[in-house]
Amino acid sequence: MFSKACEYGIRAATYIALQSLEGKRTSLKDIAKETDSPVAFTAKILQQLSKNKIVESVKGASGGFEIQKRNVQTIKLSQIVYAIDGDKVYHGCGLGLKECNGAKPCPVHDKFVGIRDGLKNMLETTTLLEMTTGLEVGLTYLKR
Amino acid sequence: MFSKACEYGIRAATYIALQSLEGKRTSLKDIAKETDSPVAFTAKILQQLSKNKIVESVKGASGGFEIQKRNVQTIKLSQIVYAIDGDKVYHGCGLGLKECNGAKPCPVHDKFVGIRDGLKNMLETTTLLEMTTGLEVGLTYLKR
DNA sequence: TTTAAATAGGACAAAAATATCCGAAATAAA
DNA sequence: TTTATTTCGGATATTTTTGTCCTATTTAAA
Ligand code: FES
Ligand code: FES
Repeated sequence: MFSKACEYGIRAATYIALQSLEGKRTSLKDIAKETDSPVAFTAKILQQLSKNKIVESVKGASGGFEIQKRNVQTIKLSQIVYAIDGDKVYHGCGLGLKECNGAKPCPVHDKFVGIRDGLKNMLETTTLLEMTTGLEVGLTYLKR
Repeated sequence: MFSKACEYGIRAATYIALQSLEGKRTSLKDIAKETDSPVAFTAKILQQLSKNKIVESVKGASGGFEIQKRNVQTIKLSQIVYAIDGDKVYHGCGLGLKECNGAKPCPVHDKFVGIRDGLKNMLETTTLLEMTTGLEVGLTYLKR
């Protein structure tokens, strides 16, 4: 569904959001550990998220990553997915035709568009805040 | 969503089904051309589909691929996807946790399962016959 | 001012996915 | 029987994705 990079990105951003809500800035090392992700690869992904203004990075001792509380409420999963995987999730053809086009559809177009739009809608309506709500109380997990 | 191999596989199987309904056996070369797929790679995928009894192959001059008409009606897309991509589409976690588990869910589990099940249901209920119905009359396409 | 801790970013490495090539085997037709 | 056509299957090549390593830079604290 999503690339590994994107999965790590969502998990990392969610963990950063969780910490930020508690007023804590968190380090790459910590993020990788708590999301069970490869450290150096996660670093690359965080650079991308930082460039896309999804997370803020602070260099130097006691530096790390954080997300402004007001942004935790407004950032949607769709922004993270778009920053890492681009728009193929939203516009790609289910059978891999060069372009999805209702005027010249593939045989699964009608059924596929419904599913794709459901996914798109889910990503566009789910905020980072919502992602964190179950985590604090142990209802949901970022690693297994 | 699906791997390239799987996309090619579905397109190829659909084209073979279409030809088989007209009583025609079709060759690799023809399949690759009509589905706009790389010839040699498509050959590999057809071998997989052949081993999984989804298509039948006939060696030698005037050989090629075909699907019994009664099977065109019964084969579901899910069988093709499973033969090529395995079951990750059906059981994988949206955030890449090692296992999707409702008892210890990731933050998107509840929403994701709905989408995943919708996709699963679509694949399990769509037959090859259904895939071909629009093709003959130019309502749907396998290449662009 | 020095040191330690942290991110940034370029270069490199490994693994997986995608794709090609070629000889072997089968088969129908010449 | 020979030839042409076609799939089969192993080896190989290319590209993309995933992942690592190292140095530079920034910053806070000693
Ligand atoms: S054309 Fe294939 S999904 Fe729209
Ligand atoms: S645990 Fe992540 S989708 Fe089920």
